[in-house]
Amino acid sequence: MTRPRSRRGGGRPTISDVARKAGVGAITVSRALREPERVSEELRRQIQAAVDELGYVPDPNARALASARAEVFGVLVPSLTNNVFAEVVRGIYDSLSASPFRIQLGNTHYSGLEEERLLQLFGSQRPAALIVAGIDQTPASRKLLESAGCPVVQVMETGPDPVDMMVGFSHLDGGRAATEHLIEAGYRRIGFIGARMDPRSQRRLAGYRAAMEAAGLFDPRLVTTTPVLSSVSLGREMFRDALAKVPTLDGVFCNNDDIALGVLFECHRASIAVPKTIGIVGFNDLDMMQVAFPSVTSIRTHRYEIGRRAVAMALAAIAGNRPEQRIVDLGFELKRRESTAR
Amino acid sequence: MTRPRSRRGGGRPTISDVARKAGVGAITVSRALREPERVSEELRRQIQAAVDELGYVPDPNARALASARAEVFGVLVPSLTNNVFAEVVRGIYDSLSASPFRIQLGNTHYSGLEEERLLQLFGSQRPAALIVAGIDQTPASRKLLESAGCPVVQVMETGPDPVDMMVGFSHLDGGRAATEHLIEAGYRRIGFIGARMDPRSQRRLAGYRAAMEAAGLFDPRLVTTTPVLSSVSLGREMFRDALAKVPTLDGVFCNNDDIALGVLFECHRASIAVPKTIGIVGFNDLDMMQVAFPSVTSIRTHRYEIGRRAVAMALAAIAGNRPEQRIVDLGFELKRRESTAR
DNA sequence: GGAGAAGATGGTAGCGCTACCAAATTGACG
DNA sequence: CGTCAATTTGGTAGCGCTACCATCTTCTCC
Repeated sequence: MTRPRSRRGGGRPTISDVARKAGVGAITVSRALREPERVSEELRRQIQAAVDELGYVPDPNARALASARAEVFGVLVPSLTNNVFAEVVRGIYDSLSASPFRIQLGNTHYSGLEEERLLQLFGSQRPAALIVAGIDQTPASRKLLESAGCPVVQVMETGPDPVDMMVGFSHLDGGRAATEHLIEAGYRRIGFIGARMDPRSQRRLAGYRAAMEAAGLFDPRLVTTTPVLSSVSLGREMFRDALAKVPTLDGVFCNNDDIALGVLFECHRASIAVPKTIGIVGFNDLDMMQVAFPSVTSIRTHRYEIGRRAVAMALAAIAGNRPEQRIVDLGFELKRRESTAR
Repeated sequence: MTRPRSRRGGGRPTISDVARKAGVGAITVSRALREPERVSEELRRQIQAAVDELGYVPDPNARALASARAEVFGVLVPSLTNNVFAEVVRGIYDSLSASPFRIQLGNTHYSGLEEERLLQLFGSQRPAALIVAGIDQTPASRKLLESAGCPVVQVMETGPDPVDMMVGFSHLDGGRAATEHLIEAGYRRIGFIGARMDPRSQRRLAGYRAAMEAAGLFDPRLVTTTPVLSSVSLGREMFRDALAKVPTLDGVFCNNDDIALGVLFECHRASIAVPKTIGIVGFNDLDMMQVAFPSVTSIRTHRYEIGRRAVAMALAAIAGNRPEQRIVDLGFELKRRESTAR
């Protein structure tokens, strides 16, 4: 003689409460909520009324258990505070907020091992889709992605060999464009300053190097890098190092805008004329770059749009019409500003 | 004659697979995983071996359904890209990454209605705890929080009447401290520039006003605000407006560091001497403020620590020993820098 | 008008896990 | 040595939902 377990859920209405109130079967309520077109107009209305009256909200856990699919997008980024990824996440979030899908965020801290751990963890939830930053997954991570059994979108980069789909742009081309711009502007001893040399930064550096070599200007002493996390203050310090190493430096292509800003401030402090004595180019084009004095040339990237696009592609794939274009290159724009206008 | 539903989960091992392999009951496996101290040393080892061999990962959905409690922290912030909240989220994330709890992030976009909607949605998951930014919830939101049946931590502010627990600091005191510092430094026509006037900014403004009135310096024309989202470029524009309105302006307390940076850049551009002609104080003390030229005085707030503390309090409450101090004031620090050193 | 297709609805049996109780084992103690 | 409590283990019955049929109505078409 087992009495029912007195509503563990704390008395929240369930699908059967709704069904009883609407005078239909539970399964019909379920359908009315998920595939309204398969339920008659009339029942749909009755059910909706019952839902509203009871304040019914489906339990996503029960749903996930029964359907073996959680309404969750797993999102893996290397940093939560880096504005660049925050913008991507915002794009993902905004595109998903009108859908039933939730976001499961993972911060890899730029670590391949942590990425593996998180993918393993996310897999246990059977997410509806996975969005991961970058294309340099470890072999184990790649295997996990391939066997996830859901759409996978790699974002922020493009490359020849997507796990599934890809939205991003070429960091190598971005680095090259930035460097070529400096060369065209007449700078010659152009340094590269890069912090936190993740794969994307490596490719920007490769682009820099390609441009410099093509112009016969490359000199390894011009390159200053560190694995330390990027920050404005680090930019300042690295610029001082770079200048100490190569006093004839007349331009810098920075890994990102934080570094560029640090360089700019140090120039002010040391009374180095920008763009006359030193030209500066950043990467990502944060809002403040066009406001800075002098305004700073940068490579505008479309982070928010990348997030939106990734979601759109994943949703299409979930709906069964996988986009034929599996690799989307959203490109970048060189924003010419005062910092290189000499 | 119903054949079993051929493993919807795609062949992932379940708790009974582990139980069979370890030669114990399923419930013992469950216990060994959740309350190891209640299972004998020997069985624990056997079970662990079976788990490792099969690569078993518990299904969080089934777990949540059976226990009527999801291992999820609901986190509500008004913005994902504002570095301030990103830091709080990072603190929360880092403190939770070693625990079984996941994070369910919600972006309210500074909207009370959206907050209500998200709380409603989060409630359907029966989260283990809720962390929400601010103390100005709508009555409906407050009711939802009170009836959530889990620990609730309001963060970023302090106030007299927590729903449950609270970690933050006084924005009013921060605003007052910033303004008093400007007054002590000899500035008199001190403006307030504030974008996105959310409740926290309102309180900073109230602190500014209190300090100005106490010194007999308050003048409503000194206050420039807008509901528009804050940005560096907006800071620049607002400063120009403020200066046009009050040409004798000799100092500004900015809503936040983005605005302060915009003011600083505009001063450079317009050749206004900082700190000689204009003194500038920001709020939050982002890394770049100490690197800027001149470095910018700001109110250092402890965002990361707030996130960590909120999680610590929630975890303690979940474990049954609710902290006796329900309101934690982490305070702030006035960082005096060149922008007010005249 | 009847056969068959198409559409609408419902019943049953789980999804993988844990709450609740029961049972078995051990130890303590008068 | 028997009683009682504490400790360890397991069985049963769901949690709230949906997949998979089965059933019942229409509707179509020859």
